[in-house]
Amino acid sequence: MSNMSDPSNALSIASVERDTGLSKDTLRVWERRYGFPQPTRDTLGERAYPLEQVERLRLVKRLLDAGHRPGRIVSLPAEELEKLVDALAPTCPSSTGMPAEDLQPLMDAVYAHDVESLRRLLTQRVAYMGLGRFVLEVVAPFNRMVGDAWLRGRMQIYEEHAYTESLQVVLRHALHSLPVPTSEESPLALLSTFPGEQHGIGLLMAECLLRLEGCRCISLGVQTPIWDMVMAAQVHVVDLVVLSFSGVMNPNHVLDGLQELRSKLPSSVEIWAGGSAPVIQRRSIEGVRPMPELTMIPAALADWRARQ
Amino acid sequence: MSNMSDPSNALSIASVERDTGLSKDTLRVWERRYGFPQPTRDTLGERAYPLEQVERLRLVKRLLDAGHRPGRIVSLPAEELEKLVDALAPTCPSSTGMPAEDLQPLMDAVYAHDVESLRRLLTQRVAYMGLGRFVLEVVAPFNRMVGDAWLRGRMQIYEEHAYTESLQVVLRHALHSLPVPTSEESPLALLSTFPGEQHGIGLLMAECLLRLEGCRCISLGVQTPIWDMVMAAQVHVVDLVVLSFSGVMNPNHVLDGLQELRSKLPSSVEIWAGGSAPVIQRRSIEGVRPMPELTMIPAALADWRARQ
DNA sequence: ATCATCGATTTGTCCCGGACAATACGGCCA
DNA sequence: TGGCCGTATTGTCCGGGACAAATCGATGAT
Repeated sequence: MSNMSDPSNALSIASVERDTGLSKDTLRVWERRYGFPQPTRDTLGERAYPLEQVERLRLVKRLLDAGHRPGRIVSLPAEELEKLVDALAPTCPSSTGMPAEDLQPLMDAVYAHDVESLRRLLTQRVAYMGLGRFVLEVVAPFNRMVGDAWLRGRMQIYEEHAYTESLQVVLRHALHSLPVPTSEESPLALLSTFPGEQHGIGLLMAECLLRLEGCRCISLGVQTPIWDMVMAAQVHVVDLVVLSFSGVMNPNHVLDGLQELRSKLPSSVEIWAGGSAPVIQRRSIEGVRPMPELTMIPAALADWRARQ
Repeated sequence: MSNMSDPSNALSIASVERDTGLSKDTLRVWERRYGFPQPTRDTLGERAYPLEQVERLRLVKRLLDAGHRPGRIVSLPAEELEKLVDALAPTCPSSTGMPAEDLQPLMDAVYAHDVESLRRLLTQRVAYMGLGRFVLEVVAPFNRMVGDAWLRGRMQIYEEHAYTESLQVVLRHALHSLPVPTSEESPLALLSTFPGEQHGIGLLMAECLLRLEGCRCISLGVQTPIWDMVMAAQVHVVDLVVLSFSGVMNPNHVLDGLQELRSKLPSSVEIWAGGSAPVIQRRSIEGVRPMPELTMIPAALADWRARQ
């Protein structure tokens, strides 16, 4: 049993797993192979991780997510890790989207923890530029900025969560006030993410754009088992299955899942795979339409209609 | 590596851990001690759990949560488990709540996969009875019905997801149209769930009730690391931290997490722990207010105000 | 008959080292 | 420069041993 979050200042291996997302197995094997982390032991002989090491583990995790390799960085001292995080390249040129200075007020509100201002700013922009342009030109680039800031440790997880929640409120409200699409000539889409993928904002953005184009949408929220997607697609007789992937998903799981889904779905049902996960673009899967940019959705829909 | 959601119909030990909430260690030790589960092995020699066994594991988990002991039930055949579940005292007197026949139309809509009807029915009821009574007398008992139907295999995951999504739309819209509370004499609450807990509906229900009572709420959505909750509570200077737990969370993790959170939060900040997880009631934690029923929220708020 | 006590049993988690497939790297060749 | 292949890297799984904490249940006292 030996639970324990030692109030003093050392965490059990289970707590560290919870806080860092690194599995117990990984923590032990890193210790064996790279000599870090090197937790002290409690009276019971069980690992007790000092807070300092847990924070260093968080840095390592960030660099890992950014593409670094464990063997090169796990044994590095904290200072070196900081440098590497600073030296991280900006994620992408962010082709479309407003210049950074236009998004600065939003970023300021996030940093100021002013949830109400943030929500008001977002709502204003929706009203001003319309939902479609808002999603493409504000939300998409701002999400990249937020992700980047988090990666570099300039933004805390709770700040990102607060932003995500505010955005969700605004998007859902906008979605709710959209007229119910007619089913004429437009496809019926099923939206969800794979198990393990808990990021639902991309899905919501896609739903906005699809609905704006007159497409009927059935969203199952996040983390639907593949077999359930197949059943849902059958009973609702959908034309598309739209999936969203963030960078945190294991690329293998994505590939395997897409192939499995493709093989179990009738070929009349299209699969659109979008999101910021690089796998989508790197590997192409037979019968799965990659959608690396949200801007492609209107064109893809027009294409679908043309083919009917 | 050997990822895998085996296309045939067997799950890896990691998938079962995710789906049932039973740790890998526990699954292996049960197999060794009780002879169940008894997964087949893939070509690699790794455990592959048939769907049937996973469902049986879910029944066991439910009975465990209800107070049964592993040694007595793990090796029992599925039929016996069903009987025990049937014999289970109704989860709670469910004091308030509509008689089942009033909820039947909702259940019918779920089974008919008629998302639009479902949403319309929910919206109607909100308008008819008000948000507060709707949450307490419709949503709470209906969630229990849905959870029960899912547990017994009478409802598919995708059906539950579709219902959850519809409910979320309705609740968020109702929340959005509520007046912004004044900060006079009412606490500021921070809402979230622990890492691993992905069920956000309970949180949304709590937010509805709190907002109705004039309480200002900052929701971080689901799965906020404990340390981030502490930071968020500090920068927002909140009075309460409100947490929601569903039955899938590991009881020990819940306990550890609550103790850790309590030790890191100033004692002036209260912690309210609610949800359907039985741990909340069974074990009381120093400085954490158990909230097994949503109905307790108004009284708890009145109590808070009285103490100020 | 009810309650407290205390040993015996149950139970979840941790430990360890080994193993292995999938992947990414890095050097080689064209 | 670009493609190919052997090699090193890496996360997850296995199995069995161990142990503290929780729980049970029998005994004895009120």
